[in-house]
Amino acid sequence: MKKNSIILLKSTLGRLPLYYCYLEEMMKNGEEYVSSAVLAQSLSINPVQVRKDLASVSSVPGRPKLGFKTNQLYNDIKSHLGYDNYDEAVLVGVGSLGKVLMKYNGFTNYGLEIIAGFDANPTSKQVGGKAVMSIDMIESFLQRFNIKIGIIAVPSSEAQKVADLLVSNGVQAIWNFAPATLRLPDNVLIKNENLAASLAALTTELRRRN
Amino acid sequence: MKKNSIILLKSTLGRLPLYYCYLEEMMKNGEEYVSSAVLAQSLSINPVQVRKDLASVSSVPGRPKLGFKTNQLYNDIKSHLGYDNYDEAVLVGVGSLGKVLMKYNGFTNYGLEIIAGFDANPTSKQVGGKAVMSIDMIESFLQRFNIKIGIIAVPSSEAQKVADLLVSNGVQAIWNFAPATLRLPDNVLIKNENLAASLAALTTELRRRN
DNA sequence: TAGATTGTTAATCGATTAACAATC
DNA sequence: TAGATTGTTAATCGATTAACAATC
Repeated sequence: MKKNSIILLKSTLGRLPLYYCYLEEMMKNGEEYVSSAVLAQSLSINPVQVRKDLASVSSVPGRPKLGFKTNQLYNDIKSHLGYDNYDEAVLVGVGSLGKVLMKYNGFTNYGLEIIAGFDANPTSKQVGGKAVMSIDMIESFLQRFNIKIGIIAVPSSEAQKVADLLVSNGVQAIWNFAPATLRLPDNVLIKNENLAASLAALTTELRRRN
Repeated sequence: MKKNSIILLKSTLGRLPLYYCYLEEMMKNGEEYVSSAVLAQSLSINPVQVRKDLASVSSVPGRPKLGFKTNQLYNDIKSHLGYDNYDEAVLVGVGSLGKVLMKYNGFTNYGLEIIAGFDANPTSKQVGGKAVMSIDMIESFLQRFNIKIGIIAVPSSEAQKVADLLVSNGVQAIWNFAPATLRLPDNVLIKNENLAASLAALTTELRRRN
């Protein structure tokens, strides 16, 4: 409640999802209180930094000797990250990766839902309980439901075309799994998910250590 | 050749894969030279930063008026990131996500290969041309092939058990797709791939803008 | 009360950006 | 040569860490 509208540091914003995810587990384990020290230790973050981060998001200050109420803190972070409002996304490219994403049920806790899939040649009418439609239907769908988020899981060769189609129908943020650099207007947000690069970063770090 | 052993800034190391990926495309398009300005523009990075990054990795300095030779620069980055040496990984949990990863052929350019999959109940002998074996075989396999990298794509409830199994057989780095916080010795590297959090970060940024 | 834990102010550190000289 | 581009040095900025006071 208190300082919900304060602008957070970018770095803090990047760490909040880590706390959120960890707190979720603690709640499952029935832990009523959590201290900054425990979070710091578990997530390998400097304790002072954790305290600063928590101080900037918690509506109720932490209590010396006890720490923070787990579910209180969880909800504070949730609201700061906007996970308590729902956002709807569409997915294009219902291949094997697309299907995994449509079936994935972890999005709910993050205020997200993939509401439909589109494909040039739909092989099934439904995946994960959500409709799969022909790509021909996407324009009217995006406009009718005012969709702002698109997920691209098509082959690289199709990615730019799909991106253009999404953007010209009002999509403002794109999560791209195709290993292609998309050219988009500056006002469109893009996040490239390069799985190979992601794994490679881990091995680079491993080598650096050895 | 020149300064291959110089230690790079962490921030530079984080940007190299972006350059690498973009240069790969430029090579496909037959672009012989690339300037720092083009890279900066395309990737939305400050031009001075790009020049600094490139200066710290390029074996041959960029030429005023021309820029860098695309394939020369590509190879320099490749060697700095260690993508020219192969690393082998195993994957545990050959479900729908696991299969996608085993079939994914983008790892090659990043010096990586998933050499086998393991599952408690293998439903196929082979996926993406790689053997799928029973989890019972993993201990001897890891030791025999001296595997350092493990990928976890099992349900959350199994993730810790699998992680322990990997680590106790010599694995030093884990790429974890299960939404669980794993407890591991400090010397083991872990990268959590939380797809929901990843997409949520995009929407958080989108909201911040609006 | 004593001790643990929070929260804040100041110091340090690293990364980014600006200005400019060097080069083809 | 003139102009474009690189590469470096210095200034700014932001984030992390250290020190410490406040609180239950």
